[in-house]
Formats: sequence, C-alpha cells, structure tokens
Amino acid sequence: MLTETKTETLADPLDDVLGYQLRRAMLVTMTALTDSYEELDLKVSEAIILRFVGANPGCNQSAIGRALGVKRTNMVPIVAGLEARSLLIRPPADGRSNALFLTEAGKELLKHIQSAGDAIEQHFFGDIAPDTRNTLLELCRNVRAKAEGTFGLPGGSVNAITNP
Amino acid sequence: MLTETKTETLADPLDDVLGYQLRRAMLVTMTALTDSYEELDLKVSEAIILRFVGANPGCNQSAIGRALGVKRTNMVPIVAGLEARSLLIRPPADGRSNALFLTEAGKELLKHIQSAGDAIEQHFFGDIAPDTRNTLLELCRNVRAKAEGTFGLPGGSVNAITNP
DNA sequence: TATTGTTATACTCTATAACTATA
DNA sequence: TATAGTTATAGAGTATAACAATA
Repeated sequence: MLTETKTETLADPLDDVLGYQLRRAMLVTMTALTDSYEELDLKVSEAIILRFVGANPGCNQSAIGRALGVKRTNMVPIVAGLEARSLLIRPPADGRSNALFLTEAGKELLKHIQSAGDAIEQHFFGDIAPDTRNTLLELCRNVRAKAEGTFGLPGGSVNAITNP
Repeated sequence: MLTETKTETLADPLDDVLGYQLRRAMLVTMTALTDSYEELDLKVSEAIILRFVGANPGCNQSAIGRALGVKRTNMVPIVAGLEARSLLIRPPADGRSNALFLTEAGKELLKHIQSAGDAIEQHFFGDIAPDTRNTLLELCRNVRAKAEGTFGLPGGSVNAITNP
C-alpha cells in the first residue's frame, strides 16, 4: 500500500499564456541582475542610468527619463544620489537643464556594470541560437510598437524600467 | 539651408541586450493588462489569483502564494479583499487553513478575466508562428530553471507576479 | 517542529499635482 | 506656451519580524 504523498502541485491556468510566462522569466533575470548590482552598491535603475549617461555624455536627465520611461519627477532622487556619490556631475547646460557626465569614478564603475550585465545576459541567454535571438529582439520591437495600437496606451507610462 | 531639427534620440546602450528588451516588452503587455482589468475593477494580482482559485478549487492561499511567488503575508489583504467583494469564500479546511472557492459572482467574473486576458495575448502575441511560440515558452522554462543555477537565487523570491 | 493565517511595518518604484525658472 | 528641475505626497508591490493556533 502506497503512502499518500501530498503532491502540492497546483494546476497553473497560465501555463500556456506567453505574456505571463515571459513575465515570470523576466522576473528571474531581473532578480539576478538586482543581486549582481547589489555587489556594486547599485540599484538596477542606477546602473541603467549610468550606462545611458556613459553612452550619451552631456544629455540631461529628462531625456534619459523619456528614453527609459521613467518620469522626470522620479529621475530627481536617482540622479541626485549618483551625483552625491560622485559618479556623475551635472554642470548647467543652459539656464534650466543640466548636462550629465560620468566622473572618472563613474566611468570606472561603468566597466563593472557592463561586465555584470554581460554575465547575466550570458548566463540566461547565452545558449540561444543567433537567429532565435534575432527573432526575439524583433518580437520585442513589435510588442512595443503595438503599445501605440489598439489599446491606446500613453507613451510615457508604457515602459518604466526600474522595478524588478 | 536646413533648419536644424533637434533630434532628441539618445544612443541606447541596451539596444541589443535581450534581457532588457524583453523586460521593456513585458512592461508594455503588463500595462495593457492593468488597463484592461481596471475595467473589471481588478488589479492584475487579483485577477491572477481568481484564475488560480478557479483552476484549483479548495486550495489555500499559501499554496497560491507559493505558486505565484507571492509571500503568504502579502496574500492576506488580497484574498481578504476578494472575499469582502464576495468573489470567493474561504471556509475552514482544517483548523489552520481555509479552502478557497469562487462564488457564482466570482465564476462569472472569471469569464471576463479570461476574455480580457485572451484579448491581450492575442493582440501582442497572436501573430507569432506556433513553432516560434513553442520556442519562446521553452526559453521561459529554461530561464526559470536557471534561476536555481549559478546565481543561487532563493527559490521563494525569484518570481513574484503582481506588479507591472 | 513546521505550517497557516495574521498584524505591523518599512522599503522601493511609480504616479499626480503643483511650484519655480528658463527657452 | 512648453520644457527642466524640483518638492511633496499617495499608491501599489514586496520584504522582514513577530505572534497565535494548529498539524
């Protein structure tokens, strides 16, 4: 006679829902990224913003916010924190906006940010065939393009980036 | 002479980072889902939990929390809210746990939840070829399987589900 | 001893409104 | 009038700690 093993396995009604499964998978990678950047004492949002400043020296924080889908009101404490840690400077560009530049410390940290990001990318997506990878990237572009479609989403709030 | 058009297009250093692009795409679909469920006066978390109860009548809220990656402490107000709205009941299963069941109203609402979810799925992923779709689902499974790999993530907090 | 439900609480990211200064 | 930076504040999701009751 078999001892009854309590199999706590719930039926998953979303098992075949691609949007849901993609989200679950993304949460895994975001958690890994969060943990990895924690060793650099950075949040994911801070790391991403540093990468953007590194790639766009002299841009202002509102432009980065638009690119990332982060409202300019929420950029304030993040950028202020990075400046307070001397990872970037923001001399006035004109009377109302500041030009962001990485400091030497910021540039040095950026290298580690990129290494950590690459490691995560490699770990989770390194075994994907190149053509599958391209298919995926195109899928992502299509999904984001559809955001302005039938569902009439406001462009600004479609795509915030920070929270795991 | 050409008038200089201010082309505010920042270089995107993450343009080719699959993890990042997948996340951006996911945020788009989650925003659409949030907006859609808003018409049913439901949060995404509430809708997902109702789907799980519908698929697993009699289960308790901690089990759902484990399946979704939501801590049982955070299940409390959500389930209590659904009970207060008479969408589910929770008679005691044994002395310490309750068995969750949808009410008739909950079952009726579940139909609309599924329709709304299907519409989002169709809108964003309806044009994907079946074999590509399967590739994607397998990719998701692989990513989640890797969470217990090198990065040694705690199984519990890997995969919360609610927040857009 | 482990599990279930619960309260209280803190932290993060996101959102809106409103203000100031400048283009 | 539109834009950039800012402050204050509210909401939602997630986190830990602690407790009582039960298995």
